[in-house]
Amino acid sequence: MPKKAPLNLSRRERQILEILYRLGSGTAADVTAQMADAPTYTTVRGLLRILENKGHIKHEQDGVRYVYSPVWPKSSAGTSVLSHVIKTFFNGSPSDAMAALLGSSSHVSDEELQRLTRLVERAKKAR
Amino acid sequence: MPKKAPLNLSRRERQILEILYRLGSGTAADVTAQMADAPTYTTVRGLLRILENKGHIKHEQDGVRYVYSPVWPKSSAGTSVLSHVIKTFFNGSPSDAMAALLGSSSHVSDEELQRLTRLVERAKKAR
DNA sequence: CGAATCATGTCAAATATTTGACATGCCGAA
DNA sequence: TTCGGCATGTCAAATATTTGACATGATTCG
Repeated sequence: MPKKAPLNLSRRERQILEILYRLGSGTAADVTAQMADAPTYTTVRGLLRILENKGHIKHEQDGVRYVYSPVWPKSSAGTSVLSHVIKTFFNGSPSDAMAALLGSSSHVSDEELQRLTRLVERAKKAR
Repeated sequence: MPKKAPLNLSRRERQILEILYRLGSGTAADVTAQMADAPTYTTVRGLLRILENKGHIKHEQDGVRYVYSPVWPKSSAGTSVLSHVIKTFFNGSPSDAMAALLGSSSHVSDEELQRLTRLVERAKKAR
């Protein structure tokens, strides 16, 4: 059974869309500033226009300039990407993913752990 | 502060690499079979060779054919991708991500919830 | 032994992406 | 008003990706 085709984004498009998700919204200049390997300003504007044509982002006029933001809400886009990652790398098991995260040297704060406990408890009750 | 440059993978390369992570390993034919929008067999082979040149995958000879597999362990690649996703879509908060996952209609089994509880408990003790 | 089959390797063409030069319009400061 | 700065829009060139035709070698089967 073939897998569903992925979003049809090129490397740069993906990169810029992710930046917009991280920022929430931003101008072409904002986006450029976030790129370590940024092309010219004009180029970034071009890519933003392409992303807009493809329906991934929209813009609002702020005085003289355009402020771009993703069309799809961050949370739902994130959930979708997240479950894709879990399928790809963690055999579809969220707890495998969480284990990797907790196990890695990256620090998960006490507060985060508390929140996780509450979340899992609530999920248990909800079944 | 500009962000670190992302992996330099094209759309197809990414797609194929992900399939290999999902399968663990596979021949060009295996990979082709997993693609909803597959190009020709010859093309897939070409892309596999490119991925190998770039150092993302390797192959072993199995009788007459090549069996490809990722160079980087699934778990570490997954962890890396996962934390990137969490940064991008969940403000760097694992519990935000978990909340999205538990909240979404997707089913998380009782067993998964049990494992999550144990994981969080262990992480708490480890601090 | 051939012939059919299936594998890899090469390579140039087709397509898509990425890029920046240039043109134009708007706004605020001198 | 007039100029400088900064914004957008257009467009064709440069580059990268994607593609499949073709060549070649090994293995299997009749």
